[in-house]
Amino acid sequence: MRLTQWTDYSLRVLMYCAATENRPTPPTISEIAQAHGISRSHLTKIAMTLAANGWLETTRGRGGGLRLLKPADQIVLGTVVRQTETDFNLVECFDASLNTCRLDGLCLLKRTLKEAMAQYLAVLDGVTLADLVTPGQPPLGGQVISFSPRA
Amino acid sequence: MRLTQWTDYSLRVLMYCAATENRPTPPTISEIAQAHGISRSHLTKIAMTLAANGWLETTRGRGGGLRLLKPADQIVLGTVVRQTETDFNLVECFDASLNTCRLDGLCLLKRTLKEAMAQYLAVLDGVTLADLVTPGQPPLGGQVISFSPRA
DNA sequence: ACATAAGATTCATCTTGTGTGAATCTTTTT
DNA sequence: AAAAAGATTCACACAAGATGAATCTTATGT
Repeated sequence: MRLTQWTDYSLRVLMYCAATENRPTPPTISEIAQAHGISRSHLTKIAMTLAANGWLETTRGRGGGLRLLKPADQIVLGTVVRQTETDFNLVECFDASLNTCRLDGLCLLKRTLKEAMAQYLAVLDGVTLADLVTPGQPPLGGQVISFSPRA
Repeated sequence: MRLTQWTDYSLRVLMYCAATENRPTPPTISEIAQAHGISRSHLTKIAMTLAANGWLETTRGRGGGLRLLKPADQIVLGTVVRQTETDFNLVECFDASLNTCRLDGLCLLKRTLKEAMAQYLAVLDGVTLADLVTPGQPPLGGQVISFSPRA
């Protein structure tokens, strides 16, 4: 139960770009790779995917690098995570006997897990890149999340 | 981003036991394994772990099997999942530069992901085994979950 | 006692997602 | 040209998770 490192790196690349938006030259893959202590090759693929998904533009040659295509406050974490992360699918329901399954074929367990995941993503939908890199009011502090767990 | 099959099976074993509580003889590992189409050996380990964690009692010999140690409506999904699932930990924060990290050393990204996970588990904390196996009002329907995602 | 039905234990292996990086090619700027 | 960047291809490492065969132990029934 965890995000893949791929997703983690993806977010960090975006954060890095967001944090260096006002620099004269954009950050390069090598630079970010070095900052994070991982291989350039590896980070390249992540950057490529981000570019393919429309988050970044990449420019080759000297002075090139990575730049966000949208303002940081319009990049919502949930959207990114939904893209980078695979396998949100839950395991299939096996026995249709034992009335653990409903008529509509949607197991209650499955429904519950689905709902839980929805809540997970809802939190990420409430935070943008800008929230993460802008020192200021904490992104989660302002939100009122009410939920009443069973006593 | 998914639960392990181990967790999934664990929940289903518990559900199976809950659904057959009024039977004269308790369900056996072999029976559940067959119902789910997985190997007896494998399910045995899952049942063993559940027993070790105090959810089930196991009785050997003819007429033996698995029985819940607590009423189904006192078995909260969140508690089970927290036990069976490992690796709730998030990846470490790398660069302490780039003011993406706060003074308290708690990266905003990390905090956000932590909060998201908390909300995930909160949903599971609101559902019991009994909710899953008792045909009746849907477990999630009654709960009011208010959350205001960013516009 | 013996056979049988159950859980308990041990061992080995398979599979797959994820992570890793070397090497090389292409494009752009100086 | 040379250098700095991204782009592409290839191969492999590695650990978690999943799987199942085989065997041992314990309890029940006849």
